[in-house]
Amino acid sequence: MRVGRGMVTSLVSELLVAGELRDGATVDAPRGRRPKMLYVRTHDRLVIAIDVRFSRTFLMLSDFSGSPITIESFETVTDPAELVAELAPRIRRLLKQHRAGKDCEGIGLVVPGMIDHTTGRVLNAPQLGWRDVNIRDALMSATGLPVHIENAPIACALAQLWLGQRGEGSPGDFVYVTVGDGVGAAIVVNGEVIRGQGDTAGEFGHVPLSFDGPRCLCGSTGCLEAYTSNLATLSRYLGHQVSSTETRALLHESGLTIDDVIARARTRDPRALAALKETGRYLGLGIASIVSALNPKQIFVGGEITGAWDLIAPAIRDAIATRALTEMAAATMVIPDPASGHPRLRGAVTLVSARRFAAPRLA
Amino acid sequence: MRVGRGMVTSLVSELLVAGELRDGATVDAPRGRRPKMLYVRTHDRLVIAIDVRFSRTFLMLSDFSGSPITIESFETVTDPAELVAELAPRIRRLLKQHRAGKDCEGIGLVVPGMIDHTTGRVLNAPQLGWRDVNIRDALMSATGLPVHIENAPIACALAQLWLGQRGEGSPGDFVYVTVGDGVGAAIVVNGEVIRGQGDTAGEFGHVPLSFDGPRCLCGSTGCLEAYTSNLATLSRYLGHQVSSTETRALLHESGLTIDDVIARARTRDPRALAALKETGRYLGLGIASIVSALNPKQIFVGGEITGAWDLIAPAIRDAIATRALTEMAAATMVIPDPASGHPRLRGAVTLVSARRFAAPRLA
DNA sequence: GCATATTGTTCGTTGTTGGAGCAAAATACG
DNA sequence: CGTATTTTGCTCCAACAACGAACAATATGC
Repeated sequence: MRVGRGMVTSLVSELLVAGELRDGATVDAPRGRRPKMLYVRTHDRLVIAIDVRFSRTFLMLSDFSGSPITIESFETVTDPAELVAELAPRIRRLLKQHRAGKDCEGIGLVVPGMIDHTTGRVLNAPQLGWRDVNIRDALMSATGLPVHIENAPIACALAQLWLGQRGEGSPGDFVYVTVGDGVGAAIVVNGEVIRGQGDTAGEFGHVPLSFDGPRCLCGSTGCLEAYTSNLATLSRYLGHQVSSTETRALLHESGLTIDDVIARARTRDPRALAALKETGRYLGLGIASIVSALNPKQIFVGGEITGAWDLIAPAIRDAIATRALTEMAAATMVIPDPASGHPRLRGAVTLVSARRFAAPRLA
Repeated sequence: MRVGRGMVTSLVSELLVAGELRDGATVDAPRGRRPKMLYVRTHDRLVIAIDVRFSRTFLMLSDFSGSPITIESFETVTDPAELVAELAPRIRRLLKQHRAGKDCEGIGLVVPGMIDHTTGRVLNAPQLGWRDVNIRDALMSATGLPVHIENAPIACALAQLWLGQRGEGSPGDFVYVTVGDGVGAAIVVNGEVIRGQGDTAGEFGHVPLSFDGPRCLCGSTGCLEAYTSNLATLSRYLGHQVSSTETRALLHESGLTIDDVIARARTRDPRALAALKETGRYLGLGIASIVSALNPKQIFVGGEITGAWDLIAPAIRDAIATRALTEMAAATMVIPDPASGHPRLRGAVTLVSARRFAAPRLA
């Protein structure tokens, strides 16, 4: 970290006094004095993580390190005021049950849409039908806790940045693509999230694969999202014309989920497999666009679709290979981030926890 | 600059001793002691700027500020060794004619293709048919001068960054799109060019507008470049199927240029006007993708097409508006950078001059 | 001529950091 | 079993950079 050992001493003691670090046990060493471990104080600092999605809303009580304590979910209420009314008592109950002297440091709220980073307002969340909605302040006054709001891809990217595996190369030059009911991305360069002038950077989901293609929820046509969202895959499986707007309500009522399609593909349902592979191909084309535009070191993909990674990875790689401009670009690492690790909820935790460690401009 | 006046004194005197700054005349002030102007030493420091393009290669002798002394051009020789053999004597002659005690600080070489920033090799330049060509070292040993090589969009972006107008808001959050025989882009965030893991970031020219569209020089299909390059506009005007590969040689021999098409559009040639407007529409769609992906503060467009800006601007704005996700995104400033200012040659100068001022990691 | 205003420089003070030196705590080896 | 060696963790001091007060220079206004 470009500081000498002497400097480390004073910095660490400062953090120990501030309570951010804790002394740990001494550890064996092959020779010499045994080193004393240091730990970030995590176990007695609670965080509430909330992930609002198209169909369901997930609620996690977690410690500072992102380790879950409890997870629960309920059907999403799209009206912002009603959603807050549903969330607030659940949060109070969770904290009452698990507090035990521990302190809750805040709420991380993840939303499928663009967020004005300075005011916390939701600019546009097509899946929820929100435009210029200030749910952050509503939840803040309803719970009395600080609330940090972010869109899903950025939250997942922050989770990778702060809680992802360490050590392998430069951490901080990647794109995180979320494939869910919508498709979004977060761009990280030099360890910093690129937000753009109006906080709408990373919307690769609405870059066209084909400008005269199928209509998208955003109102435009041929968006990557219209080809690769879970809704698109589902309607493709059902043999409908690929059009998110029309089949949306139908799917919601039928109760068929992307996980069902993946399960059926694994039991050799040829239509399910074909639908997934086609999604893989389009996703690969979208990723190829990201590679051409930004040439990141690695690309993470999050969402239920990662459960079918072995089935769709060849289609993705093929599509990237057809459009890559150099061999190095074609070899860009594409890494699935399994849904079992709850990346969006971990991202929500990061919104609260990383803010304590990051330089102000990164928070 | 976050330093007190005292500090400025010592920094300035350091630069005066180093010869980077010169004292200027005192200037009138409404009250108080008259301030003494400082100038960057530019007039007696020469730079050779070279712009290699598909059809012609341009050569400019300039001072450190990018002001041209002489400009000449010759037909591009695509063989790298022959090109160096053509360039070296021209450079020697220019320096002999205009030296007069002045010092040449180096050569800036702009190439239409991707550059490995560490080795200076040309990774891939489809227009010239180059793959993994090291023209930098060849020109260095042929002239004995330091040579700095860069692809056209990045060079133009650096020219905007270092020589563009100052004062209006944060300088350093924009995308520069070059529309020439090819289409490329450079991304600048926080005053820094994003190069990507393999130095191929910014290749928006090869992001598809329609993945099953016309074939592109890069080998893929439906690239933005295949719709909006000068070659594409020309073949559209000639009524050919839009396919850069086929019409390329034909156009080269016919001698018809994009400037001719613009001139004809101004004399009310309806086919010329229609071809340009269609290019404008596709360019708008491409810019909309950049806005969705990166949401920059402003987008510069360089190339001959800027000569028809009044004719195509409405088509561009319309296309952006149809795909923008927020009003702020739709209102993104799109600014033409007129070819009369020789942005590519100014960019080549910047490759040499900015290196003397920038922090090492930015150079 | 004096008050005021503004630029440009000097210099003392302050706060940060690198590194030498040292104590602590372990192993290796004769 | 004692001494040398190695490694961690801490203290302290010198070097350095930067802030800002004070001052000199040079103008205008009354």
